[in-house]
Amino acid sequence: MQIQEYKLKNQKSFYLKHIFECGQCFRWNLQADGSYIGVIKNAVIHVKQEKQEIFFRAKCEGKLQTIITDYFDLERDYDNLKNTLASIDNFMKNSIEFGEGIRILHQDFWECIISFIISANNNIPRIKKIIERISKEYGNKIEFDGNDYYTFPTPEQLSKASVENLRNLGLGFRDKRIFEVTKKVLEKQFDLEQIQKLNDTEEICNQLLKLDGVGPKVADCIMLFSLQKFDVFPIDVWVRRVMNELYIHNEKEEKVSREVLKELAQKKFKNMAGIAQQYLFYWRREVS
DNA sequence: ATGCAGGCGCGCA
DNA sequence: TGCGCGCCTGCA
Repeated sequence: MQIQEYKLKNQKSFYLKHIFECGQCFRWNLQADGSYIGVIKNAVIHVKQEKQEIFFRAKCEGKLQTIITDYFDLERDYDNLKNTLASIDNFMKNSIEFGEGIRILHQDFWECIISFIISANNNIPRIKKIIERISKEYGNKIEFDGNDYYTFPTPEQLSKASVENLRNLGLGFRDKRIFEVTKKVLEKQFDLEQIQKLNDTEEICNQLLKLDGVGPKVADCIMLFSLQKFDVFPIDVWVRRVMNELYIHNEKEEKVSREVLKELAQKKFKNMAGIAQQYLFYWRREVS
C-alpha cells in the first residue's frame, strides 16, 4: 500500500456534496475544510474539490486513477443522460438543476448488501455509526495521515460475529438478518461472484429477495448502487412522497401501490428510472 | 418525552 | 395474496 495522488480537471457533473449526501453511501465523512475522507474496499481516499478541479490523495493498492474512474463512474456521459431526462418534464428538469453534481457510485456488492439491510427503518447518522463500528471491529486497520481507518469486513471476517456481538454493536432487530446473510454468503448459498455477473435485473432481484432483510426497496438500492442497474426504481417514503406530489397529485399520501408507482416510473423514465429517482429524491429531501 | 427514521417479516383475513 | 402491525435504537 502506498500513497498516491490524482487530479481531475474540467470535470463536469461532479459535486462532492451531491454525490456523498444523496443517500447512496455511508462511509464518506465531511472534514472541516469541506473535503471528504472515505474508505472504499482496501483504499482510504481523501478528496477535495475546487470548482471543476478534484484532488484525490489516497492510500491504496493498484492505480488510484483506475479506482477513481471505476468508483465514480467517470466514463458515463452524465451530460447526455441529464439532457435526456430533463426533456421529459419540468419536474425532472428542476430536480436535475438542483442536484446537477450527482453521480451514482459504483460500490462494492457485498458492502452494499449489508449496508442497505441495516438501512431498514433507520436513519442515516445511525446507519453510518453502525457501519463504522462493524468495520472497526471486524475489518482491517489502515493508517493514513496519522489517523486510523477500517475496511469493511469481508464475509469471512464478519462471520466471526455472533448475533449477540452484532446486537451489541447497535444493530437492533437487524442482528439476525446480518448474521444469516453472512452465513449464506460464506457458504455460497448466495454466490456473490456468480450473482454479480448475471445480466438480467429481474433475476438478480429475485436472488437478492431470498436474503433475510432484503425486500423490494433494499434490493433496488443494492442493484442501483453496486451493480449499475439504472432501470430499477427504489421506492422509500421520500420517493413515494415526491411521486404523490408531482405525478399523482395526491397530497395526502394515500397509499399508491408500489406496482403502480414502478410502472409509472418505468413508463416515464424507461431504463434511467434509477438515476431519475436519485435526482427527485435528493431534491425532495433537501427542499423540505 | 413520545414519535419517528430511506422496511421487513410475520400473522391474520 | 394482501394488508396491518411490531420491531432495536437514537435523536429531536
